[in-house]
Amino acid sequence: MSTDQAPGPDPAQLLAYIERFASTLSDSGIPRMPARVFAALLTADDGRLTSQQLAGMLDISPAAVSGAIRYLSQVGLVTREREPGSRRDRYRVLDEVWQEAILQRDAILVRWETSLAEGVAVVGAESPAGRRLAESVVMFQFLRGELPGLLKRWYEQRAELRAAATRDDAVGRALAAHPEPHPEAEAEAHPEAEH
Amino acid sequence: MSTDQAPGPDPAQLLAYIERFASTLSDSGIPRMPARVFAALLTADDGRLTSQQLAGMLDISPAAVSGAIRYLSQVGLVTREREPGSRRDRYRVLDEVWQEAILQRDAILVRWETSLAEGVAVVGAESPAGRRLAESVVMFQFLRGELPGLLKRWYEQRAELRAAATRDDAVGRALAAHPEPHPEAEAEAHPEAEH
DNA sequence: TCCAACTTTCAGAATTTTGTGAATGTTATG
DNA sequence: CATAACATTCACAAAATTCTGAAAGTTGGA
Repeated sequence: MSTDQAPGPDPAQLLAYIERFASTLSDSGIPRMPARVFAALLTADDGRLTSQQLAGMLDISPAAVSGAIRYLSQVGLVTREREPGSRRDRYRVLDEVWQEAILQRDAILVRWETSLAEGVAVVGAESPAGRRLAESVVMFQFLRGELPGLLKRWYEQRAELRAAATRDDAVGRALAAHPEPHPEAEAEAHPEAEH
Repeated sequence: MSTDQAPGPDPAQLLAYIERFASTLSDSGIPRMPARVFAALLTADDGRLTSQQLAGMLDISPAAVSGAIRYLSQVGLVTREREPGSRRDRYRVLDEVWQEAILQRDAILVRWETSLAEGVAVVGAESPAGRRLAESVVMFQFLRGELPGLLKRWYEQRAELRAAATRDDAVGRALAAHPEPHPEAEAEAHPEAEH
């Protein structure tokens, strides 16, 4: 009498969680609204939601969704998809993509590095401050150099992880198949009154 | 008739740079004023400035300095020092410290990890979203696991770097001696009208 | 114990950031 | 090519941040 096919977690709890997670993201510099949208996408079963769904669950205007998505796709955390023959966008988090975005953060590292290098020039390479800044430049170079290896190791570990999941259970197979999950298979629970 | 002992870089240029660098930091989520203060400290020859100096060069109120320092020291980027027998604080960037702060960012990683794990619980570990989130949790665990090694390698490389500097020139020696640089040696150019 | 040199706290002004509603684009169908 | 379903843009209002000046703490010296 309770689990009517268990349509998912308690919506209220889910929303509360989304807000909490969004706060965490927000503390890392991601603006509030994009953070909320991202959190919502991340907790969606297939990582995809339409603009309407987002607007609905977060109780925000379409304009806000648009703005958030603009930000997120610029940063590379979210992709825009449109099923051919529909004018409804669908936004999506690609695990592969956002994980990489986190690990790399290349853009930021490069910016810091560049900015610090500029500082060396301004301050004078021979001054104490110049030397100090230079050392930091080297640190960022070092860090950038380490990233590819880091990435590689993570991918390896993830591959194992997914392989294990496939081995263990049927559902795991879907996860492991990830690269292009259910491209169609629309079975959502809203009327879709397309005229 | 130009280099009168070369007291440092062109102040105007330096200030301009500070602002630019501060913008970079600011894009990474550090609030504006702390970013400016941090940039100023980083470009100061010995990495130390008094509250007054900061207020003066950035043209901000003592209150603003206070607030910025509160933030920076909370994040661990800046230390407060006071010479015994003075009521003037001196703020400082420790290279070792801020480099580590960048490399680790442990606090943030842990927060993300925790937050994501919470998400798994809310969404249900067996749901697709739950599996996806779980994978990300593992990613953060992986990342945290990698950090010590990363740190270690950087320290090694830095040690070499500093050793080379010592070998090469006299000034380098001062840099390499870093752990507790010029504890006294006050030769600044302001009246210090201590009553 | 008082004074002066500093720093911090706090209330409020000013600026900036955000989100909305309305208008404007865009695109798939009939 | 007209229409309707969406998405996006833009001007503006609302709200959150951020700094300042003034007042209140601290702390070292007389």
